Order: sequence, then structure tokens, then C-alpha cells
Amino acid sequence: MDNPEPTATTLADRLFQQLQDAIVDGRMAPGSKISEPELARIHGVSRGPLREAIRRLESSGLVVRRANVGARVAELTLEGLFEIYYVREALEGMACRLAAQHMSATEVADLRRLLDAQRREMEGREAPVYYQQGGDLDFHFCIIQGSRNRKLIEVFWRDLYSQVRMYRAQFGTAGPRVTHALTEHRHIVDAIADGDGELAELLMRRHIRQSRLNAQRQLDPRAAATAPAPTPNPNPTQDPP
Amino acid sequence: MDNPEPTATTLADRLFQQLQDAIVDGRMAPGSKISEPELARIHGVSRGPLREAIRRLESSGLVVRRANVGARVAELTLEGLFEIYYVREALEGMACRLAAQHMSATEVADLRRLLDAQRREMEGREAPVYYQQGGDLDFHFCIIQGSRNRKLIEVFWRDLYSQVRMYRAQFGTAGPRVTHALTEHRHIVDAIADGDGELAELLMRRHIRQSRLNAQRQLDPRAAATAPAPTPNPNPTQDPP
DNA sequence: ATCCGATAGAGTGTCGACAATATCAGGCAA
DNA sequence: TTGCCTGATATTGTCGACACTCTATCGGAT
Repeated sequence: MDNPEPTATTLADRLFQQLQDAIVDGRMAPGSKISEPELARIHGVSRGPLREAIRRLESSGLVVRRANVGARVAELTLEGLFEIYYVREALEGMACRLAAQHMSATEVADLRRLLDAQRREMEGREAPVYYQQGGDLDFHFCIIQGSRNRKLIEVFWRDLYSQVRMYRAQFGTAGPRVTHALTEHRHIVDAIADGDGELAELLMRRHIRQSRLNAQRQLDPRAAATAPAPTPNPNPTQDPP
Repeated sequence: MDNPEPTATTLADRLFQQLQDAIVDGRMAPGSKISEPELARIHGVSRGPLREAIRRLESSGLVVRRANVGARVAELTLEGLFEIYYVREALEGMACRLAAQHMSATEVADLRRLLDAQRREMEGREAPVYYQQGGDLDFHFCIIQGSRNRKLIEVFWRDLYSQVRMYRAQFGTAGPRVTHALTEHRHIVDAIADGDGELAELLMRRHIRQSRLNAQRQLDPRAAATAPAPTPNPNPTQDPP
């Protein structure tokens, strides 16, 4: 992830990256106050670039700011997590439909290779933690990229990606879902390879919806009851052989 | 649109509003360079708040910026317009599904009143220009609001709304579609009133898709051919009696 | 005549300082 | 003791100035 050229970007850009990483992986606790003079002193910069970085973090939803009061690291709520799932279901569903139309054969092949690598890595270790943290988002972002829709890519990258990573780092990820998610991913790639945008969208939406329901079951069983039992399958998280 | 309290916001906020309006309605031409010292002199402020406003405009997609080079008003392209339609189809479709679950009876009644007012205004004048410019977006934003999904509302407001207004002001809006759009709006409200989220989403997505196809036919007939003739209806923009 | 390099200019990035506002502690009155 | 008012303090908002980068023009060489 390191930038090959050391100082081709502006100072505010680097501050934004550093603060984003610090917030995402929890070094800056959610809800903690962000003092401009203190942070400027710590990073050895002036308040100008720091303010710019903070404002960009605000656009990413990682910090909340009030005029004349200051900025705080965004609080994580279950409600906010589930809201993001709904937005992702809509956005990534559409991305999948478009990817089925626009992705090249080599891109689909790359996607298949990614899934194979993840499967091998998952078979190797007992607790597939690493996979879900990075690989899953890699898969989703590849499909977003394949949609060829710059606006969609921009919205996902700026408004969703960092916050999804932050929620993952804080709340962790589900256990038995990951292996099932892999087969769902494979079916999605199959639909994309067939150029079946409608099916690809449907599968992606169901995939994200299942992820949300899984999270709701694990984190907030009360909320899961709002879904009117879409399938009578008693163990939907289990994998068929 | 005037703020009732004269100076309850910060200076950068007001600059952001002013510049946003100027860009949206075309007073600042697309592609024109934004010189920080010049704009600062014109508005009688320093470069600090101006830079903050420009950065927020960049987040809204109204301005593109390159490090050490400067900012320009975003160029409008047909491709960009159509890309936004796809994102809106996904996002507002989901918003409609959620609105069907969460909107209160009084909100639905308000929506019906809005539609009636627009119908009356449209019957009054021959060329229903005013309606489409403001009222249509009012309708869509009411539904977005009714989704009760703060993240969805935030994304729509920050990343889509201003650019949609800008494209409308520059390219204008279609003629014979507006009356058809009104009946589509009514059907959507009916589905929401019934609490039928699935139908509401389907209708909203079809509505936005039709708007996109209409725009593609009018602005870029070549692009419209990429859609595989979804219906053999020779005049789909015409209204049934 | 065309292409390349140097130089001047403008503009952006960054900094430190001042002014305005919110927060908090302390004192006073009921 | 509790509530409110007042002042002190720290933080944010804003400003002007300096340093560095990119762009464009001009001169010279091929």
C-alpha cells in the first residue's frame, strides 16, 4: 500500500491518509475529540492542511463536525452499520449489473483468480479471519471498478469504503458466513461471465442482504425480527457440500 | 431559499452555498478556471474559507481539482449525465422500497398534495417548464427523506443532488415526458401507500430508467441504441388518455 | 522554421498570528 | 443546595504573508 513516489502528493493528502488509517483501525477511538492544535503539534504541521484533511474525513463520514465547536471521530452505531448495508445493496447491485455488461474477459479471469486464491488461503487456516478483512472488500471493489461507471465508483470509494472498513475493524466479521460468501461470490462471477446483468444484480443484492441479516442476527437479534422470514431454511448460513 | 438567521453559519458555509448556486445555474461556466485570489477578491474574503468551500464543491462533484495546478468548474458530459441516472436508479429504487416501509400516513398525504399541486400547475400553463425544474426534484427528495436511511440521504444530498440540478439547468429537460412522469409518480405513491416496497422500488427504477432513455434519445440517439429495445411501443413517451 | 531549454510570472500550498465563539469554573442570589 | 450569571480559558474561524510548484513565454541551437 506504500506509495512508490515519496512526496508527489500534497501534505493535506498525506494527513488525510494517515488520519483515515488511524480512525479506521481504531487508533483514534470513535467519539474522541479531535483537537486541531494538538493534532497539528503531533504531526508537526500547521493547522491549515490539517483542517483540509479533517474536512475530507468529514466527507467520508469518518468524523462529524459542528461549526465553532470542533470535530469528533464518528460514533459507530448498529443502525449506521445496517444503513450502509442497504446503500451497498442498491449500489453494488447496480454495479454488478453494469459489470456484467462492461467487464472484459481478462477482468473476469482476474476475478476468478482472486476467488481461487482466497479459497486456497481459507482452506489453509482454521479461522479465516484475514480473508474477510481484506479479500472480501477486494472482490467487491473489483466489481465496482468493472461497472465502468465513474460516478458509482466515486460514491462507493468516498462515502462507503472507509466506513465499511471501520465497522469491520471495530465490530469484527461473522464466522460461519465467510465460507458461504465465497460460493456466493463464485455464482456472481458466473453470472457476470455470462453477461447476465439481471441475474448478477439479483445475486449480489441477495449476497449483501444475507450479510446484513447475518450481522443483524449476530449483533442485534431484535432487529433481525423485522425481516419477515424470507426463507424457511432453518440454517441459511450453512454451506451445501 | 434565503436563510432566516443572517449569520448563524460560518463564512465558508455561505461561500459554499453561493458558489454552488453560481455553478449550478451556470453563472460560472463549466470548465472555467477558478482562481483563488480572484474569487477571494470578488467575494471580499480571504483564501482560507474559500479553499474550504472549493474543497466541499469538489466533494459534491461540481469542481475538479488537481494538486498544485488549480480547480476548474466540472465539465458536463453526456456520459456523466447517464452515469448519474444509473446511480439514481439504484439509490432511489432502494429509497422507495424503504419509504414504503417507513413513511407515515401524513407523509404520504403530503406527497399526494405535492403531486396534486404540480398537476394543477401543469394544467395551467402550456409549457410545464417550472414543474420539472423544481417540483420533480422535490418529489424525489421527499421519497429519499422518507427512506429514514440517513446514509442514503447523505449520499444523495452530497453527491447527486447538486449535479442533477446542474445538468438540468444546462441541458434543459425533456418536453413530452413531464406529463407521463406525473402519472408514474402517482403510481409510485400508491405503491408506497400500500406498503408494497418491492413494487415501489420497481416502479421508481422503471421511472428513472425511462427518464434516462428519454434523455439518451433526445441528447445522444447513438447511445439509446445500446438498450435492446425493451418495448416495441413506437411512442413510449406519449401518455395514454 | 521547428524544437528545446531557461527564465519570469502567476498561482497554489503552507505557515504563524489575530479575532470571534463556545466551554467551563467560580461566585452570587433565591 | 440549586440555579443562573459572569468571567477566564481554550479552541475554532479567519486573515495576510512567504515558499514552492506549475505554466507560459522568450531566446537560442539544430
